[in-house]
Amino acid sequence: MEAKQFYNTKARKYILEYLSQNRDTTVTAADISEYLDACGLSVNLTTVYRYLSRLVKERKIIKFSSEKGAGWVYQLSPDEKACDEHIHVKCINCGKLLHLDCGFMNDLKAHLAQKHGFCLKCSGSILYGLCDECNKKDRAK
Amino acid sequence: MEAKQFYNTKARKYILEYLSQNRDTTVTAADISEYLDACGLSVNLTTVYRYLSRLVKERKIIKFSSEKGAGWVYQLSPDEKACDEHIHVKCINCGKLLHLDCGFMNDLKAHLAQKHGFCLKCSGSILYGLCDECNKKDRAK
DNA sequence: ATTGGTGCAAAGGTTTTGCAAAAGT
DNA sequence: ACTTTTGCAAAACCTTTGCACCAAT
Repeated sequence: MEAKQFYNTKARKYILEYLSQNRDTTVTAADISEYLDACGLSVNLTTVYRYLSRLVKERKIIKFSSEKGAGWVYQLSPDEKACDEHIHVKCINCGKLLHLDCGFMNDLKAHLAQKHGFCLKCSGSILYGLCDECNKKDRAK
Repeated sequence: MEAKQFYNTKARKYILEYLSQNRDTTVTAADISEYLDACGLSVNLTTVYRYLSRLVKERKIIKFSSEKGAGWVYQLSPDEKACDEHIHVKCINCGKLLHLDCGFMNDLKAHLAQKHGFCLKCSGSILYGLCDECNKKDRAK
């Protein structure tokens, strides 16, 4: 059995392009669709969803449940690291998503394990807050 | 202007009852509806949703976006503490939800602020993992 | 009697699925 | 040619809203 073939289409090129341009944010299927429209491509939403689920299976992108309660948001995986080894912190103002990929992750895991008997699985875990920039803007007001 | 009146109805009594019985888990509107059915009450889903949003406004319960991507989950607030002062950690196996209400929260906040310029807002923040019990069960297999 | 609560039906929004047609290789 | 992608339409979900009727106080 062989690896599946993979055809290059404009729709996919542009979807990936959009995800790349927004690698520090999560985006919705609708966002992508809007971008495609703006590019003059007419691509059905179904196609967007289908490609997204494929990218999820290939672990090229991560899928989070949207804080809006309805539906999903997506983001390109950072190339180097598996996203299930760190948690994510998202700015509720600008949408920026930090991959909390630092030494503190170990402290957090250790604390949860030792004090709460809890074994952290990072994938899908999101904390919310305000990023540096948005904080400053807020204060400036 | 006076506080709104509040009528006691069976539906509400049982909804609160179910939330109390499951104060260590998040539940969906459908879960509640099922419980009401099992109790022999016939209550419309709309009623459940309406009462839930009221409870949210009154801050009696917290509303999280479901990790399933579609819809919301709810949980009774722990009486003493505001849920926006700590984060939540949820077991992906049994659904148990821990309110991470301990000293470590300060470390976490401090780290995010100092190293990442990020100001944590706890409400809605959930981490996922396996709780103690489910961990043991897993290992027993 | 008055105010608040409920059921029903419909609408809103997002995601998924089946099938036949279209496009990439 | 062969296989993958796509569009369309429909369905599946979950949640919200409007309105008329019912129930609690």
